[in-house]
Amino acid sequence: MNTLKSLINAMVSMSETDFELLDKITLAMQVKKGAYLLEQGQICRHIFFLEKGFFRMYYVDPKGNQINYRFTNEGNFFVDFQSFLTQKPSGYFWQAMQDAQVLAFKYKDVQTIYQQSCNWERFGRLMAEQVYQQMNLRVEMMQFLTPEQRYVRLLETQPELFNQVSNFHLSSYLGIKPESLSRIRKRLLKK
Amino acid sequence: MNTLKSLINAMVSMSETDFELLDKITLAMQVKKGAYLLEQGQICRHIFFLEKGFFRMYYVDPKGNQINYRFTNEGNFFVDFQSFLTQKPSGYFWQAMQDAQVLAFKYKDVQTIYQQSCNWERFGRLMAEQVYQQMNLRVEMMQFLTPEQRYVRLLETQPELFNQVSNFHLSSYLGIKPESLSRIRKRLLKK
DNA sequence: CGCCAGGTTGAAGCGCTTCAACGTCTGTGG
DNA sequence: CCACAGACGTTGAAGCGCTTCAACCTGGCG
Repeated sequence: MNTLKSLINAMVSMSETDFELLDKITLAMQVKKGAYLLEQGQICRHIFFLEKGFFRMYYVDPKGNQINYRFTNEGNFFVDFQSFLTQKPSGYFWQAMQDAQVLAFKYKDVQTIYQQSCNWERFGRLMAEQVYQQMNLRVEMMQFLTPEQRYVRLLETQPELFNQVSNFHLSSYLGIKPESLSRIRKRLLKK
Repeated sequence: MNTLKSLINAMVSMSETDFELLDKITLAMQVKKGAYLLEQGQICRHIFFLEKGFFRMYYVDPKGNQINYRFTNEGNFFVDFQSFLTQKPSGYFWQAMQDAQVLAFKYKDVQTIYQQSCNWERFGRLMAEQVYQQMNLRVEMMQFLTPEQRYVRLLETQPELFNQVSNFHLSSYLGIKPESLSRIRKRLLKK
């Protein structure tokens, strides 16, 4: 059984038939470094699962700065959930930072298997609950902590990110400028 | 049919039996102004639906300041979803700002009706997707906007909040100090 | 080699915070 | 009915931290 299926099975115990439904709608694809699976203005028509590689989701602000909103590493789903759920245009880009291997699931197909099996409906609920919790942590981080505290928190909670992403890209994720991150790091070294 | 049921029915078309399941687990309660339905350190054991009144969810920071995290007005569910889903202690208070009328649903009962009916499972998924979208907007507001822009955005998107909450309470929701909100308002008046 | 993205540093500026004072309004108890 | 407390709002002055703009350096890559 592959990574995705064992991951799913750990959340909801699926039948053979359930997995057959999944197989029918699974699209495998290779993505080159730098390529996009979603661009600003497009509707997010798929949920993706990252088998291999690394992606970032970013937004371009009115001044033209790229602001990173989320990163995804192997073994995770990624999607502009907002755009996917509403089927309205996205404000974001999803870009491969390395050559990648991805599974894709069409919006319509996903809605269909939700209807076809209670187990998939349940899985959908659990996934939505899980991403909710991630967003919740994110809001708490942004509302309650100073930039310096956010950096420290990120170091504690997602140290692996620091191997995969440059400080330059991390800074906008933390809501600060690259220069400020550099100075924060310098300040913390002295402590 | 009452407010809650018509609200649910608009999202998922429910059978008589489905609503009977709901009736069995519905607990009605009156809450006095100032009273708490959840306190820091407690596990959030219920999802609540607000029939009448107004609630705030807040956190107490290390300096002892109350920081508002969310508000709820009539016709909405409220819960510390994080604590509810994990059944771990909450970091928040849910306090009635007015005398209130509330429906409560126990964690275990909710899990049970998810199992008993696909329609409830589906409703749970749609609810989780909906609160996800709210949190998403919240993160975007906190990460992309300056305090002043956040205030303007709130005015545009949730003007009703300004009738229900004092500027004092709004300020911490926006991630700033009351004095700063006062000065931001003054600055905007001149424009 | 030369380019470019990323990282660091300096100087100046701006915006939010901090602390303190004072005014207003509302509800409560003497 | 008035006095007072408590919550909220505003203003001033000083301070701090992040931003801005600019310069320069490094390392990776075509």
